[in-house]
Amino acid sequence: MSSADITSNSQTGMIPLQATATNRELCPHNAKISCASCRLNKLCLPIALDNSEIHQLDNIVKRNRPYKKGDHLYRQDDAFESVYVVRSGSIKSYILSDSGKRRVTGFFLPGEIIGMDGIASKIYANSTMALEHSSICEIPFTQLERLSQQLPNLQHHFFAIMGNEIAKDQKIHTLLSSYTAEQRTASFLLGLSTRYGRISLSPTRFLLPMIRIDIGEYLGLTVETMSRVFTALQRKGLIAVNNREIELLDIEALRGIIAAS
Amino acid sequence: MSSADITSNSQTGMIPLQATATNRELCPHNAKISCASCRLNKLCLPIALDNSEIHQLDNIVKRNRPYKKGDHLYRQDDAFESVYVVRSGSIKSYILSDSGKRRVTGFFLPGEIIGMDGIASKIYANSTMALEHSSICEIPFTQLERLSQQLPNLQHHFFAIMGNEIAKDQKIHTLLSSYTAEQRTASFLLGLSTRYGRISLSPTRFLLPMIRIDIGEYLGLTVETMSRVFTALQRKGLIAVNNREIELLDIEALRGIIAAS
DNA sequence: CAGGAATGTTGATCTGGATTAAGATTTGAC
DNA sequence: GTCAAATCTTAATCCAGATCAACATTCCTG
Repeated sequence: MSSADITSNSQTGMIPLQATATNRELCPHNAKISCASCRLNKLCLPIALDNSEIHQLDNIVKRNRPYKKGDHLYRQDDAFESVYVVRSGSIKSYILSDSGKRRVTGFFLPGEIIGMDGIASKIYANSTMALEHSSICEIPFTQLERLSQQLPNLQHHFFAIMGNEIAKDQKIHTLLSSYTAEQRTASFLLGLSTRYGRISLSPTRFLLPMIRIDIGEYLGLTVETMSRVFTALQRKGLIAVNNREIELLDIEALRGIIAAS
Repeated sequence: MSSADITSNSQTGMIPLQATATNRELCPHNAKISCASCRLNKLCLPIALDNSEIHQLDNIVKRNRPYKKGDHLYRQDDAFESVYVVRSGSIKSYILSDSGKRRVTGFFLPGEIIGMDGIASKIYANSTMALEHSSICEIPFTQLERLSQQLPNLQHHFFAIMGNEIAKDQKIHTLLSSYTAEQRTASFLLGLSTRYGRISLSPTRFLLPMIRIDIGEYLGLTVETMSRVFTALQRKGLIAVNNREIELLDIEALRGIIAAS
């Protein structure tokens, strides 16, 4: 690689992603921001609320200082206190099984809610860790329940959020129980694409916030297989990969891979 | 097999299960029963409610006539109206993917709640079918929400039920993404054991309400593999299998299989 | 209760992805 | 800027479970 294109990929000719909008730019790590003025309020809990209701929600939201990469929001078996919403950055959740195996159970992007697995048992079933510098809103659950009792819209919306999580988990169940490595990966990338699109980032060009090992642990595949699949999809011209940079070149073909046989 | 032991398994010497308490006996298909007098009211929604609250819940519960084996409660893509609680019998839920693959997403025993996957999108993501003659309570969701608004205990409990579903689905995610066929099967059997125990049936001796194909589609395995694993576990003396009859002979060893490496 | 369909079992073979191994590249700390 | 650790890639081999095939058993239905 010559010094002239030191930041671009000479094989794919990809322009470095730094030049485009990023997660960071969209959501500055500004702890002072209120729900009413948050850019995510069309995605997050406020979506169903009117102004006075948003104000009440605002009063129970704790805006802690940003988490650094590798920081934990909470750990498996901690007492359940709060659910969390990603304001900027990204989070992974993972479980350590009895046998010591580590499995990633989810990735969370801005606007997405973390910690609902602890609601029933009052103990978190997962650990959750920041994948990069991230701002998080904390919502003490007891207060959220109390407020839901007063605001039918909030209760309704929170039921919907939990229902959505259940439907999503069932889709993953299907994915893991019968899809090939390539199909799982295509599905994972298309899922990220949709989620980035929702927060007004490019749905075809994004930076993976997680390492290959994490993706593998999420999809039930080894790192080596992840690497091979990325290479294969690139060779077929469906994606361009440069390290953590991903470009989806042929979304229809990716959908076709998932639908196959 | 001689005519003398026509109903027992000459290899395992198992006494036929018909002689023990069954699902049917526990929960007669009596449509007249109220939540207050239902044997499941320590498991189901009433658990958190006082007498007057149970009465209000009772008023919104529809007790349809029993479903015959193979009947659908609802089908994938139907408009979401209600959640359902199994009173007696058993239900499976399944998804048909774009590619035509059928995957079982869950099994539901008495006291368990069905249909929460439709809450967010207002469309059921699964089809649900009775595995045997089953009685089901239907709870129109709009009315359940309205009542939850009035009864904090009910709201709290329903949040807990949904949280439990989320935690359970994540466990399955872990199971499917890294466990062997034998580990998945052991985990499945121990899970059933716990659930039968909860409804006061034997946790070590029960009748599988589903066929091998269904178990395989749930665990991401083929029928042939299911059959081989059952045979292997039987040979090791951990279980006794006679068609749909299962006896868990060594629960600790089954736990050990799951924990291994 | 007879006969066909559905379900379950067992064996032989094949294969996708794991495992093992060895480098290459990137990242982060000093 | 340098160096060690972390991450990623590629290749060779292996194996758990899929697939293919044949048959046994159980369940329905008339």
